[in-house]
Amino acid sequence: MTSTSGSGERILAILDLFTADRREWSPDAMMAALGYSRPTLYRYLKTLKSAGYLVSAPGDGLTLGPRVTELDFLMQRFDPLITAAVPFIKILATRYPGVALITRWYGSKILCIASERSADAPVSSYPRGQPMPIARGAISRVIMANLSRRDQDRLIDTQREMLAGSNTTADALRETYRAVRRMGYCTAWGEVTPGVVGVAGPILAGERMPIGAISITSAAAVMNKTRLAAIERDIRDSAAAISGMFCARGSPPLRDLSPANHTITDQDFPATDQQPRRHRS
Amino acid sequence: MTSTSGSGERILAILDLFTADRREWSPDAMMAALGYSRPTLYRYLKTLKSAGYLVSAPGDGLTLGPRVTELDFLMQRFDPLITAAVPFIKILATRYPGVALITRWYGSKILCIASERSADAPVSSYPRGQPMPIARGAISRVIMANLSRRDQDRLIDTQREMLAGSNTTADALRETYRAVRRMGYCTAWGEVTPGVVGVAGPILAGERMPIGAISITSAAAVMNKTRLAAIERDIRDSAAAISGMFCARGSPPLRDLSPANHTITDQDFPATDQQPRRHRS
DNA sequence: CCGTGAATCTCAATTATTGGGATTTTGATC
DNA sequence: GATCAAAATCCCAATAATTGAGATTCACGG
Repeated sequence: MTSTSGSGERILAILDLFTADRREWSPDAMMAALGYSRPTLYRYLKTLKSAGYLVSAPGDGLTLGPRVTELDFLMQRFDPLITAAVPFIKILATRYPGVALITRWYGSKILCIASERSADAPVSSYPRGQPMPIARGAISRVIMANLSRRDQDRLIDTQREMLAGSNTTADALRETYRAVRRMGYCTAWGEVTPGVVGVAGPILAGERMPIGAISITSAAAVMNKTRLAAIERDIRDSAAAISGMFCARGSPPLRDLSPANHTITDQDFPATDQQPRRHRS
Repeated sequence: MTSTSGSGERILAILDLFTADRREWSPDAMMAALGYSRPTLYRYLKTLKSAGYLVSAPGDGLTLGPRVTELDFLMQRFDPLITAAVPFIKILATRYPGVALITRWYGSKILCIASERSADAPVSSYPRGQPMPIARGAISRVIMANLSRRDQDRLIDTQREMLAGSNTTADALRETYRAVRRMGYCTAWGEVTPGVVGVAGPILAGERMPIGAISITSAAAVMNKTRLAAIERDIRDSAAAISGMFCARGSPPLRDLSPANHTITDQDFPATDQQPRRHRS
């Protein structure tokens, strides 16, 4: 809470101005929005522009620049979560109709970082980079359910209004989360998009350390009890398997969800090219 | 050249550490590489991590974080160059075998920001975000050719070793560039990848202000004189049309490449949702 | 339970950042 | 080409914010 590196944060704050609603800013608007003096702002802008994070748009005004893309490219190719989990969503997408996602939890947002859709899935816009609500849906709930008590409470508090549904008490929510945590997956009907059912499983880097989720969303119309049960099993097993790759190699196997009767077969567990981390530098 | 905002640059320098060769850094390695003191580095890291630009990887070590993806998503959806140019590469990809690219020029790099490949094109890796050499190939040359004299000289000087081919003189290069500029496109055989022919056209925001290029690369095997001529015409016309959308509405029509006999038909010129810029704030 | 290394905190010194105002540069208009 | 307004940069003294050495706490594994 203390100890800031103000100048750096002030520079990054400039990038935060750019949102889906406002993707072009003039220096003057920035000054007004951020309260920086003119020379200071221009100094910052010079830094960001010469690094490629911003480019000046035709008229006057600035837009996010190509460096952003370059960094994302690096991340996309090497993010261990992506390399670990993509094979699983590929399998899921071939087995079930719908869209399989990998999401990351970050700050208090959930962000889609990769997706696969089955052949018969409706064409959805390329969702990588799309932020999702922390307050609703199966993904949200498996993340919340696996947070440390402290973080959970903090988020419950922050998001109370929006948490599904707003008429439940904090205690009732906590009870739900406990159940979700025990199950190892969560199913939600039409919470984010009506007529769509989502199943999600948590990806954990350790007990109570969720880093993301694996999930699949299908049209409720094509869902039936048997299929749903199969999906839930696969999601839970996939989530457990992926989590296994992220746990420090000493720690206990999380919860013993690693199933005897898993439907994701052994050969589906990809041999990641991810080197096991040693501990000293 | 003067006037820096040191602290900000020092933070951004951390992100520059991450490259294709080294996508994970430990704090100690960073200290060694950048020469920051421990508390300072940790302060910076805290800033970057809490903003989501970095995340801590399983062992110890840090990786690029999801904020990068989020920003790229914004950019991808709203980059005026992408929205303006994607329809054109779609057309190109249906008309000719190969891969059509939109690239942006940035600092002294060229970066691919969008691509379309024709049905029969070899499966290439998703190239968005991929940096390309400034020194070789058709894209490089159309950019270089349209730079201001000053920038051109600077780059010729910087990159002299690698500029195709290293045995040509600066004057010969300049002569080539002059020709390329007059033509409005450039064709290169196998300079980047052997057996592949590339045709590129410049995207200009004004006379001598290249911001990127549109290009198509095909296997030399499937190329013949007639087809190449058609591609060159289409590339040149597309480039001119896209450039038209980026020129301040007062300025002269660049060079009159806007052709009478263009093969990209009128209806191919998309009605961009890009608002014409007015001039006062 | 203790020990090792990682991360954070304290706080005084000083350095680097800031911003008002002047100045230059850009680029549009006549 | 000359003129003018707006945008961007420069100058420099004041000062507020950043820095880093060392102490301290935290996280974790044996």
